[in-house]
Parts: sequence; structure tokens; C-alpha cells
Amino acid sequence: MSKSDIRHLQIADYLIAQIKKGTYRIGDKLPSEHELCDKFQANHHIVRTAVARLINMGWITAHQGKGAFVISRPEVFPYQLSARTGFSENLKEKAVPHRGQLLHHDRRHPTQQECRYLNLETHEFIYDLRIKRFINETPVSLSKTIICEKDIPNLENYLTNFKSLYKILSDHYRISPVRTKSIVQAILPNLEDVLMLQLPENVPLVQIRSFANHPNGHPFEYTLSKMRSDTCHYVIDF
Amino acid sequence: MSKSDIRHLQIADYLIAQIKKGTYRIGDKLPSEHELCDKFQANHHIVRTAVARLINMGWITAHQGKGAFVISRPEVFPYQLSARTGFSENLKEKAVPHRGQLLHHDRRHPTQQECRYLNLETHEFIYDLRIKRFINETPVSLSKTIICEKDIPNLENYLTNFKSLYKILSDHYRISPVRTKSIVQAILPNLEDVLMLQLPENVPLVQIRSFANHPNGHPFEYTLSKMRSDTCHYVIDF
DNA sequence: CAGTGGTCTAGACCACTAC
DNA sequence: TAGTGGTCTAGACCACTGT
Repeated sequence: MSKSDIRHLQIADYLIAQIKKGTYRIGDKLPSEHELCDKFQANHHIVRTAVARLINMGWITAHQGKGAFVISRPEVFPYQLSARTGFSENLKEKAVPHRGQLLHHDRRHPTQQECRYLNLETHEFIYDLRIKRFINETPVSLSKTIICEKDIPNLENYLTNFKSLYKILSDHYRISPVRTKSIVQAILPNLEDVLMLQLPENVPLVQIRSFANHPNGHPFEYTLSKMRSDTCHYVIDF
Repeated sequence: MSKSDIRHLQIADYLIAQIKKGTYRIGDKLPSEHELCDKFQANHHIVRTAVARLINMGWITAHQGKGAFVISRPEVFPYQLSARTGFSENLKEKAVPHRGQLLHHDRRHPTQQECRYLNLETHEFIYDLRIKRFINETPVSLSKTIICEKDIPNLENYLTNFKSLYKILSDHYRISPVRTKSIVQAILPNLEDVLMLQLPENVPLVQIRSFANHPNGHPFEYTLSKMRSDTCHYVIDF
């Protein structure tokens, strides 16, 4: 049996084609799962996995009790990946409501890997920040940032009423980190990501691991971020 | 009912934790689905969706008749995303067996979108190339490239025994395109991608849309590529 | 052949929405 | 209350692997 014979993939493919063709337009309600079962002479399960595929691919959303609707694609925001910009800097030029929420912060010794990344000794200290970011009050990304403590003593003092990390670094330390390298992957969210970002279980995320230097040139910051790419695209200008 | 109560997500999470902890090591066989059903007192279906999740997340592979095994992560290849490099140029420095296969080529008029991208009129011509790329004989990416015909007349003549597009451009036209912009997203494969890349249905892919100029500065090439990110990571140096 | 993963059916029960 | 999507059970049948 070939993949192309698989019933739920066929059904998903057919529904996507219908949406592309305009049979179902943006905002339209799809037939109910019950109706789709009749139409395709298939089981509830099969129809559901097909529908789930459309949800994960970003074609539709479903709401219990209401139905499944072709997505009115929210505006997609370009997120510039460059040597100099952070999340807020990127969006504030545009008139986009956005914010960062500090989930957790910690001052601790670095792990061995973090020592390699930031060129530190294990007895030194780092700050470990977990940040959740929103656009239009929709959660779009989770990130974990590790920064050398010696460059930014007493960071804790500035973390109340957190808004933007790069703003704190700029306002209180006059540091504007310089991104040197980013590694890009596509991943599926783990259970924590699913809960934190209120995602369907199989929506793909862009994961970026970035390294940034202190303006004076030494390794300063390591960030791992995971972002939904249905609301935000990374853009690189060369 | 919260997402964290969902049985198959719990089971997947548990199995992942076991792999991380080392209970199952690289190359080990997981218990059979039947055994997992017993262990978790859950249905075949539920166990299977949990297992499917691990497959899609890249933790395990499954083979009919044999079992499911913790993945011996194949070497991950860094793919440099820069202004000047193509696929082959990127990998040939490393001793990695790789090749490109030309699936299809066409000389035709551009669509309206392609006209905008390449600054063309609808009566001009473009080449439309579909290329599938392999690393170690594993298919890793599919791409669609649109190039202005006027800069590369009679491209057809050089497409037999296709190996690398950028090599053809360099050898026969002395053109080395300059990438100006890339847009990065995470997507799920459509049915065609699944078949062509021999993928599990829900493995996330990195999709990159790139624009490149002719060395003399005018828009020259537009490429949409989809790549598995379990075998290849995009790396950007700033 | 038995054991394993892969696809599908039939049907129960729940939670949410709209009327 | 009826209709909708969401989770799960029980069990059939197939395809592939190793003996």
C-alpha cells in the first residue's frame, strides 16, 4: 500500500484542493465531520485525522460545538533576522501590538554546554531568562536566553515590569548585542510548547539558536527560540 | 479537559522522557505496540498516535514487521545560507556524498506573481526547474526555481546529465547569482512532498523562499525550497 | 508461522455551542 | 435538546519480517 492510497491523506488532499479552488472560501464553514463521513463513506476517525491535518497545515481552525472554518489568514509579520535587532525593535516600527512576558529568571552557574557557547568557566555566573512573546495578544514564541552575568551585574533589579530584554540592556548597560550566528530548524512542539503557546499538537515551529557577542567582541548571549511561523516569518536580507 | 490530560500526549511525553533519560538508548528497540498497550492500559490507536508523534519529532523510526527503534541520529549537515552559495557549493567542501536530480524543466511565460518577483513582463520567458536533492542518497529537499530566460539562452542544452544548477550558470554563462533575501517558515509537507521525499506525514520541513540577483544587479532568480531539517540545518553567519 | 507495525470500521461517551 | 468537534475502546484485517 502506497502513501497515496491512504484514505485520510486523500481526503485531506481533496479538501485542500477544494479550498484552493475556492469551493470553500476564507471564513466559510466546512461541512460537519458527520457530513464528511457520509460524503467520503469513511469513518469518523479517518475524517478526523484528515481534518486534523488541515488544522496543522494552517488551512482551517475548528471549534467545539461550532464547526471548522477556513482560516482568515491573520496578517503575517516579517521578523527581520539581522545582526542587530531583537524582537521588540523589530516590531515597534510597525504599528503592531506586541509584548514580551518574562516567565522565569535565574542567576546560576552555566552548564558545560553553556560554558562552550559563551566561553565561560563553570564557576562563573549566567542569567537564564524564559520569555514568552505575544503579537496581538496571541502567543507566538517561547525563548530561553543565557547571558553572561559579569557584563550585566544586578540584572534582577531591572526585571520587574519586564517589557523587552534588549531595551533593558540598552537603557541600563548601554549594551547592544551583535548577533554572529543563527541555526534554523523546523520542529514539532513538545508538550510544554503546546500548552504554553496554546497550539494544536502538530503545528510546526521554527526553532532558531542564536549566538550574539558583546559589542566589545566577546561571546555574550545564547538564545534558543521557538516561533509559530503562521503568524510571523523570518526574513533575512543579505 | 486540558491538553495535558490527553492520553496519547502523556504517553508520548513519557516515552520521550525515557529516551532522554537513557532508558532506551540510540539503536534500542522500543517495546512493541502490543506491550505498550498493556503497559499503559491503553488502546492500540492511542499508543499508535503516541508512537507516531515520536516518529514525527525525530526520536524514533518504525519498520513494519521489525519494530520501532531509537534513532541513531545521522550526522546533521550545516547548510550555509549566504549571499553566494548554492546547494552543491555548500556541501562539496565537506566530503559528503550529495547530488541533485532534475525532476522537470520548462521554458514558459511567467505568472503574474513571477513577473513581480523577477521584474518581468508577461510576454517574456522564464525557465522553471524542479530539483530534488539527496545527501547520502537520502532525499532531503525539493525545490522550484524560476530564472529569467534572457540571461541564460538555451539553458536546455546544458540540462542533460544535470548535477548542479549553479555550476551550469558558472561554467556556461559565467553567472554567479547573488542572493538578496530569504524568507523562512516551518511547514508540514503536502501529499506530493510526502511521496517525493519519502517522509512520515507530519515531519516538519523548513521552507525558504529566496530571491537572487544577476551579478549586474537585476532580479534574476526566485527559488522555493523545502528541506527536512533533521538531516540538514540552515546556518546564517552575520 | 507468529510477531510486528499500518489502516480502517463501529460505536461509546464527553464538552461545548446555539437555539 | 440537537448538533458539533474531541477522546477513547474494541476489534478486524492487511503487509512486512524473521524463524
